[in-house]
Amino acid sequence: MVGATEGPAGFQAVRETNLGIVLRTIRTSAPCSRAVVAASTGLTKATVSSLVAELIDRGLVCETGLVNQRRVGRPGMMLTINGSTLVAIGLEVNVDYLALATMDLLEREVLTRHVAFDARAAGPEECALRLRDLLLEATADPLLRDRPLLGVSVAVPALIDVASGTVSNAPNLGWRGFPLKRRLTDLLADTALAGAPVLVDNDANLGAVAEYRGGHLARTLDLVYLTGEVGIGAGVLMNGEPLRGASGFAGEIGHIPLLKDGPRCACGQRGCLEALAGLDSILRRAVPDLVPDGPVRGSVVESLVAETARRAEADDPTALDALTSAGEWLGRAAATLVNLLNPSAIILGGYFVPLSPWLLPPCREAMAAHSFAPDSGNCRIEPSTLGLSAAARGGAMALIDALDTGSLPLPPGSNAA
Amino acid sequence: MVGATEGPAGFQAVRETNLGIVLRTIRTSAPCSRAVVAASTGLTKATVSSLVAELIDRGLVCETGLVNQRRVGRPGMMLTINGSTLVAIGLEVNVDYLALATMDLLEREVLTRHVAFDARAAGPEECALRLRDLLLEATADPLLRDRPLLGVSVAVPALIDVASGTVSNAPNLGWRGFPLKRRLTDLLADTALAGAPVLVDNDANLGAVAEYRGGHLARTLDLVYLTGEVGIGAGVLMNGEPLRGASGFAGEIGHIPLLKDGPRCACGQRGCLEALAGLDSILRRAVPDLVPDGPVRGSVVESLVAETARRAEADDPTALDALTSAGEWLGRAAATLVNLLNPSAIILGGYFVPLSPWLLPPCREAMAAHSFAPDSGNCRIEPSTLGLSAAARGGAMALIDALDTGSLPLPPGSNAA
DNA sequence: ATCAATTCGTTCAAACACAAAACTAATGGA
DNA sequence: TCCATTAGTTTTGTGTTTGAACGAATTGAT
Repeated sequence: MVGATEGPAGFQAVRETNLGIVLRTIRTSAPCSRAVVAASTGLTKATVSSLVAELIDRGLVCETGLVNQRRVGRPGMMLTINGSTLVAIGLEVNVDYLALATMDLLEREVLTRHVAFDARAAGPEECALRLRDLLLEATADPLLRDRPLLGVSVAVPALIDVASGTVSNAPNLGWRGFPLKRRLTDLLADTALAGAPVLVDNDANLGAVAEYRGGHLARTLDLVYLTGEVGIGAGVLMNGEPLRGASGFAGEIGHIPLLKDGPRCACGQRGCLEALAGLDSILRRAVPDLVPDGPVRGSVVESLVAETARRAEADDPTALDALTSAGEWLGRAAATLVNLLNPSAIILGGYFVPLSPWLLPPCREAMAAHSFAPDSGNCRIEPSTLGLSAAARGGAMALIDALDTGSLPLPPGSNAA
Repeated sequence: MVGATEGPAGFQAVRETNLGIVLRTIRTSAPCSRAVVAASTGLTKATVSSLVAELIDRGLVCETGLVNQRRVGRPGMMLTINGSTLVAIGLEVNVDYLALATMDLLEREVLTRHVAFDARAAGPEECALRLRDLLLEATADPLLRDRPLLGVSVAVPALIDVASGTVSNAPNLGWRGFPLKRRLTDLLADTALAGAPVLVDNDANLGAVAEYRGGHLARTLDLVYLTGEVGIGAGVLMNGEPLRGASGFAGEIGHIPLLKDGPRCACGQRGCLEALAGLDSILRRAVPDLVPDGPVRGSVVESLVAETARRAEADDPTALDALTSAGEWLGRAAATLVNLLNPSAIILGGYFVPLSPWLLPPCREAMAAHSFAPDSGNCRIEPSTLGLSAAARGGAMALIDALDTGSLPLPPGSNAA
């Protein structure tokens, strides 16, 4: 069974919904008074007062001392999201590193960590232990000490069963069927973090969330985030919601067939996008003299990408050819996305970002040429501006977002102590 | 503005939600007592009694005289969806016909009409008038006389702005920017149908709804319906909701690029799915001696499709080759769907159905070969069993479905007269 | 036949949340 | 000073779910 039936609506459902609505309104309208919230939500002033009081009590909202300057009348007490108490932590597991990002409710980064870690060699159990240590170390930091925790999210480049928090299959990590959420919850049970909600999700999905909330195309409801890591994955947000598919396999854009009888892909097929525009394919063609025989992995990748960019900058024809070709295939894949999903933005992440000056022009051209809708349905395609560990930050943001919808296991009832 | 913000929750919101939940429970649990509804929804017996009373009052539910046969205890009064009052009407505009389907709340067909009509030659205004006549004629029929109307839906092979009910662009009809919903509402204003809710949507989307509710794969939450009409369109249901994209262009699968430098498509590009597996392409290759020079249209299509099937049946190599090739390209497109969306079923509709015995085997093979997920993520691909005017019926079903979610402008408060 | 047990559905008071309106508070301007 | 205006709280009312108690209808045992 997939779709958990929404339970019946009762009192608390109404209350929670409205708490979420007020919270979202306060967030988007920056500093604003109760009266403004009432006017823009349609709720009465009385109800808003009650809801705001509860939000303040929970540490989500606070009154600034400031007042507004209307023409006449009593000035309103301005409200803001309380950025100084609750925090959300996003973790990210990738092939060669672990990352941690902590954000307050204003989505300011409070603390970040980035440590080298060979997740493939270590295996999932060792990785879970390491994640726990990262968490304990971070929460012991003076910046986080005694601040209540909204939750912990973990981004993994894998197929995830989100409901149970299980890593079904992570080809690049060599993991299969590991119950990460349960394991992490157990490991935290004896610590100060006991009881914190844990959310496990796909890295591309969380990257898309990060773009949705923090990128320069923020608040675009229908967007696709393409990860340019060892593989190419797509995180799809439709109407602000992640698209998962029947069994969580959605977004495997790396293996859509683009060229009949094309080059062989690691997946065994021919002519996949990944075989035509994946990192491995680009590097092999762009800097053939430097690429070893086996699969390209680890920190070597970073330097090879840098070298590719350097040569392209110097107008090296081999490098330029490779990038132009990859960009064109990427554009054909983007056109497929446009035709099928009609997103308003496609964002290139990961290693595509440093290469985007050369990838994007042919990519845009191919996308426009193969889109059915005029002007590609107004879809923009641009490099991400978020940098590395976007997925970790996206995870933290997803936790904060969940407050708006009131769908999160209530935030800790942390009354002012 | 796209996403209308959900309003704040109030009393009526709760009430409507719960009415919808009870209605859905009664529908799915066939004849069942109030006690069973209470147990399976989590609502109190008292609440269920109140909700059921309202549903009965509105003519949506009725008590059968029958009672259940438990071991001991007072027998329960069985409830059923009331199939004898409310009806929903689905209209369908296609290139060469208009269709009307009427269904009661049990989703039984009450009345259907299918009339030849050249929508391209007639133009949208003439078509709207014809639709009104169809409606008036149908509602005057003894079968529908005096039965309250849930609403009217119109399926159009076009890009639709669902919110306003406007036909943005219908290439095959030659329509652009026609406010069909408004026009139809105005035309009905002086009639007995005044005030009936009108819903306009894409034919592929409504075809998908029809499959979702009535096909042999019914209740599959994530499915794709492929229309094999003059063009190839995809209606995508993800988690039971239609996927529309940022501007309603989603599902234009007919023009995804599959073959670099392939045959030229009517859209101006090369190697689109439609150019490789569209009806025109199939017929030109399968029965080259019969196809005229210009575009193939109208009732000729039907006979050519029949002739193709006949020759394939007789092992004519030309016809078989054409179908095998088309099936293979269809399979590559299906694999793209599987990789990107991970649906649990893909359903072939329209003229693909009579040709499916020859299309499906190569199609299944290609789909399996190019899917990343093992076993294509358990995605089945099968011909539709619904026959023609599936979109009209899907529209009627969509109206009935909307009752469940409580999101429809309340059903007429038709108390028993 | 009678009575206990069981299950169904309704009734009634209570709790809860929002709605509407009156009221207090604070400020600007005449 | 007084009034108009806007902000926020208090009060009262309404609608809906909740929970317990009650009456109703049937089975099965005495």
